[in-house]
Amino acid sequence: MTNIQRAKETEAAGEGFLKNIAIDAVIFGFHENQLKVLLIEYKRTGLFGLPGGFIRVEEDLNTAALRVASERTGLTDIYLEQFYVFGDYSRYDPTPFKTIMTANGQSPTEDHWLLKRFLSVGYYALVDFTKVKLAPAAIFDSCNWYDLNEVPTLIQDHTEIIKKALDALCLSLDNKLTGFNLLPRDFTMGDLQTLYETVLGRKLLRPAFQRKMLALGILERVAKKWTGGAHKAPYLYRFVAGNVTNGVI
Amino acid sequence: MTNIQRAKETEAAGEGFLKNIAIDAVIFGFHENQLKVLLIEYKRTGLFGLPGGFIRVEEDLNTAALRVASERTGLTDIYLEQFYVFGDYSRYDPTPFKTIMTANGQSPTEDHWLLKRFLSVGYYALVDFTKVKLAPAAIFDSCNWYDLNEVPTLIQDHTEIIKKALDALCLSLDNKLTGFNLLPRDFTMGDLQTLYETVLGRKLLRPAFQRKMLALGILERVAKKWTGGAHKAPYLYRFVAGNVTNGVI
DNA sequence: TATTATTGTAACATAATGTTACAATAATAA
DNA sequence: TTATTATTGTAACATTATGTTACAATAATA
Repeated sequence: MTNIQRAKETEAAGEGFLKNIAIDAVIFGFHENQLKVLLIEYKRTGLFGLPGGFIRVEEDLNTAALRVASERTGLTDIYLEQFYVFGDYSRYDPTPFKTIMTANGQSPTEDHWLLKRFLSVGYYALVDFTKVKLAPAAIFDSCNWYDLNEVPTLIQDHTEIIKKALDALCLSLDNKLTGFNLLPRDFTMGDLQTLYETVLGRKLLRPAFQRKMLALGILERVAKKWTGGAHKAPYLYRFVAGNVTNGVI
Repeated sequence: MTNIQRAKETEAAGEGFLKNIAIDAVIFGFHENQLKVLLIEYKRTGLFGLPGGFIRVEEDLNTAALRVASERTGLTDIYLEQFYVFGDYSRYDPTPFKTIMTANGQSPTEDHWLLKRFLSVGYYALVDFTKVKLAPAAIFDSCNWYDLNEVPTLIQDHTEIIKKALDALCLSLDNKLTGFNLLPRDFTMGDLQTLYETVLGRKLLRPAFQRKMLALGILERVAKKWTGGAHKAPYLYRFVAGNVTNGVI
């Protein structure tokens, strides 16, 4: 038995992970003026859910969250934020995992570690959609982007988790400067405004928005201009962290 | 063996609780214009820490937090807010618990459940100081109010936990109306302002503060007046939840 | 009845935000 | 080349919010 095999067998028994505690990651992306979320489809079950994982016995919680988000997006540098721990007993529902396991030829005993009760630490991630390389379909599942308005029915309380993540993101947009993490390095003021409007779910007035963003003093106007349609070309901007301390203004 | 004895023995083995996950409660009070925090003193050790506890296997996380805060304050209706999960591996430090247990005549084995690694869900509680009836000193520990400026050295990362709770409370004061939970039912505008100033750590201008608070439309002016010193008597106000949805303005 | 300290709020100043308007383009069409 | 079109950048004003000063209105005491 190789070390790798032994490691896998250990993990199959749930050893090597903290008990009763899991991570769920709401990975947001922004593409074609739409807010996207990364979802897992469990093969041969018709079940969908959030990417999740467990914490290794000697691993930092935040590191574990980064690992979970990293595995699916291929990114190593990810803006991640804890937003809530879901710990109601009523959310404990082992049936989806049972379904997923049996659909894959396993017949877990009632006391299988995956069927125990887990609290879940909710993280949301903001990633540059254009940089993400989705993990290829695996044996048990595959992952894909879904428009936030077209999220299928999800296992357990994952729909509620996404809702709460979005609430937290809205607050964060108002208070911090997190929005930029959803955009590529260079973007127009229009891009930024559409992002804000999409996340917040309401229209903003263009002159006020531009004035406010520029007043923050964190946008560098890139000399180059865009080349597009039959109209004045917008400037490109870039986020510069200069005068900001720890994200909070 | 009675059921109670059996229950206690079960808990002594850590059965009946979720593994690897604990709760720490930062219970804030406000008295004589000072922000107080409730701390536990572990007898015969000189150690201090936050009130904490574990989650029963069929208990809601929030219920467990309420239970922890309830046990120490005697209150049943407590404003509680989750603010962060502390999950760094580096915070894992079983020595304080070992000290506490040996000081009380126990000699725990290395793999005693209390000496395992725990993530900790941080909650802060806002309570009406005048209503709290501190739990009487028990065999292992006693609890007391401490001025936030005179917090002793605490076990593990509890000092950092308090700091982060305070940060969260400051944000919450700005965005929500949580401050009232620290005051008795009736209070003067001066009381309210001092509370805000103490928590935020900076002076506020009286006319602007009063105007803003009244504009919120959530303060009912109680007809009665105060009777105090050689000057105009202030009005008493009372918080009315009327036009507020879920605390967020 | 005068004195004192503090309250409640008016009144103004300043800053932030909401709104309208328009000149400045960058592509296309004439 | 020049007009047309759509969109951008921002000025200019309106409105609201906040910061600041000032002062009349007390409630106890002298």
